[in-house]
Amino acid sequence: MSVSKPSIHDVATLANVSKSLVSLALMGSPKVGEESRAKILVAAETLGYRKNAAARTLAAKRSKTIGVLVLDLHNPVFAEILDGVQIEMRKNGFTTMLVSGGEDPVFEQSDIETLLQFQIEGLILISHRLAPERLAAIAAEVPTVVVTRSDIQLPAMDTVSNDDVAGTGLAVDFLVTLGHSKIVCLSGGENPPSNSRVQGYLQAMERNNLSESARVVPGGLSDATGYAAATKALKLSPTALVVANDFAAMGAIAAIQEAGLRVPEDISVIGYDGISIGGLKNVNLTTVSQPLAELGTLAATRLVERINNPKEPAKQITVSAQLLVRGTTKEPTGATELTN
Amino acid sequence: MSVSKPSIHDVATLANVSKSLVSLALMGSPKVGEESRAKILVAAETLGYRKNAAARTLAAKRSKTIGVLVLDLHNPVFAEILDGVQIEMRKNGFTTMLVSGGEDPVFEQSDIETLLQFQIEGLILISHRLAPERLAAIAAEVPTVVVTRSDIQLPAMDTVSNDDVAGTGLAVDFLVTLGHSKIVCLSGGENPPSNSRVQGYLQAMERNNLSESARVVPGGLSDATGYAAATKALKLSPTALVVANDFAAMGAIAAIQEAGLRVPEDISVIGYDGISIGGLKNVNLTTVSQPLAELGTLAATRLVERINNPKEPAKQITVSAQLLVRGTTKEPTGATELTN
DNA sequence: ACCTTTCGTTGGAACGTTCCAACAACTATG
DNA sequence: CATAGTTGTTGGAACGTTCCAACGAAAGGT
Repeated sequence: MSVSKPSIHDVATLANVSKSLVSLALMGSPKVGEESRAKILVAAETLGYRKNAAARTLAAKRSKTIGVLVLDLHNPVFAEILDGVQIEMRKNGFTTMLVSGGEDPVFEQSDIETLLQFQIEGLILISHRLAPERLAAIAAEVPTVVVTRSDIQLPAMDTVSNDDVAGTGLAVDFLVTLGHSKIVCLSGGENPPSNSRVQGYLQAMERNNLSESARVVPGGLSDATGYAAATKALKLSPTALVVANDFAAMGAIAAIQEAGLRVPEDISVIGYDGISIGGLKNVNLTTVSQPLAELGTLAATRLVERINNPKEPAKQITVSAQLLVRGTTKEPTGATELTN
Repeated sequence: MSVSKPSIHDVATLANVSKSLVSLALMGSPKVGEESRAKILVAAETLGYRKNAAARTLAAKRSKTIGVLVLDLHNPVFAEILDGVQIEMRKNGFTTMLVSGGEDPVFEQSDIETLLQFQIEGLILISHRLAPERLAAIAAEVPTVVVTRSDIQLPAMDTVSNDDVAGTGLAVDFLVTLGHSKIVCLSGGENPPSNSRVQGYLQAMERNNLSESARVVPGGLSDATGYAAATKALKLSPTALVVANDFAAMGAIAAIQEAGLRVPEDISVIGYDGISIGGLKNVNLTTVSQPLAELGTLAATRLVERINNPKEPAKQITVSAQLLVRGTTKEPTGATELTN
């Protein structure tokens, strides 16, 4: 009776069988006899035995673990994607190891390094901060799925994202239907999803014959940058704002209100992402909503497929976003609503 | 030249030294000669060698990894605590393994089990959902620090939390100073932190000789439950609401506005936690702010101490919260402000 | 009665590290 | 000049699993 944690060997001696049989039984092998299995289970229980994942990984040469790197845990978008990932991975018997890099982009690299040291079998990147060449290097080492960016296509890497171009188009089309024409876009800065959203805005404006009145004001993805961008945008006297994401949209609304104007009576605002905060009663933001949990589920399913079948070619999966009309949009004052 | 991942042995042969020396060098031992060290580093680099954490854990009998269980990744409170934890753990050379249990409380148990299988050396619980007897069982297996609950004291478990009683007192005292007396409390439901906050409210009301007008309306910790509770509370015609947390406070504000009243002109509202969303320009919530990152840092430091010195007795650490006066509080209309 | 299969079980060899006792080759000490 | 340290290095034994080839016993086929 050792003082340290019980090993498979201790269970074996207590159950009067070999350690191999204990291993087999605990893995749920059908080749184990009924009585032996029962004895082993009892012995394991009484000893409080727990598998050593490190030893397991080493011996089996696979960890049954995948890694997830998220850009920023503070942004609820990522938490919701993560939900989908976790659920799907649990179903498939994988453990999910989560790291967040956070503030400093330097950590992001060392975090991935850590994950690889833990012998992860696959990696999900929910971050658009990594350079394509770094991505290529990572994908060469381990099956990788990237979520929320569709700008890159690498042979060994899957991507799962929503169609930002089409999504932003939805927002613009809706505003046009309401009768808006002075629609200004607040960009989200220089990153792949934001660029696509600006593209979507421009294309939609053109499609609606509003190219000449299209205006893009550079902004960011935070409350503060949305506020700043909106302040500038107000000089263009728009009747509607299409904003890069929900946080920035909330900042924009604050700027509008501080300027003595009302949302949506004077200016309509549409965000992007569909974070749950936007649904809070006193926010009530109209937005283009991504199926976040679904993005996570898809990424996870895809990764499991790739792990089980490494030679499978990479796929680019796109899901469509959906316009969620809430309280920050309205036909422009004085305008006659257009019939469809 | 094996096709699979290079091992320490491959590095050794390339550098013409023994595997033991490679191990020593890679661990940064000072006993390694300069030239050998250089050779080894070069060899490791050219092979793209990476340590196998599983083997390391097994051989060294310690994983240099700690586990963190968080109640709900969607609540930014937890993300901010986590920041503190991560930073501190990185400093101390520990890897942080994060699991989130999420929706289903059943998973919480299995997640802890998983963490233990990975041979974590310590555990931080940012969750108030576990029963005291479960906590005791866990603390018996691994050094454990619990964050955000101060209701339990177990010999083998540290706790780090803010003083909910004093914090809520701050809110009440401030409202009294402004001239309020019809102050209603919206509780956060049946959980340790919420109970303490209600206690704090009641004590503060008594301290200010307002016991007879103290009223607690049962609520919850979400936007929706705050909305519902506020709707009921309005029948008591309060001039101020002290709410269990920021989300519920935001729900309460929505309810007040829908009833045709203004915040703060007609009713003041104070939340609790100090989540960053409360600082968004168009929310601007007065709140009792916990030093969240600090809670995380303290928990991490404490855990490292316990790991390095297992016989150290458990401590209960309390940090004080701070009133963050923003835009949802004001003296009641018509009232003369009291002088201090 | 003999060979073949199936079933349940076994010991031992991995897996890639760290740790330890041992050991050469020097350097310093008396 | 012998002895004692010091410095750098080494092989081998752990660590707790999984995997594999092998095996005895019971069952089935002829």
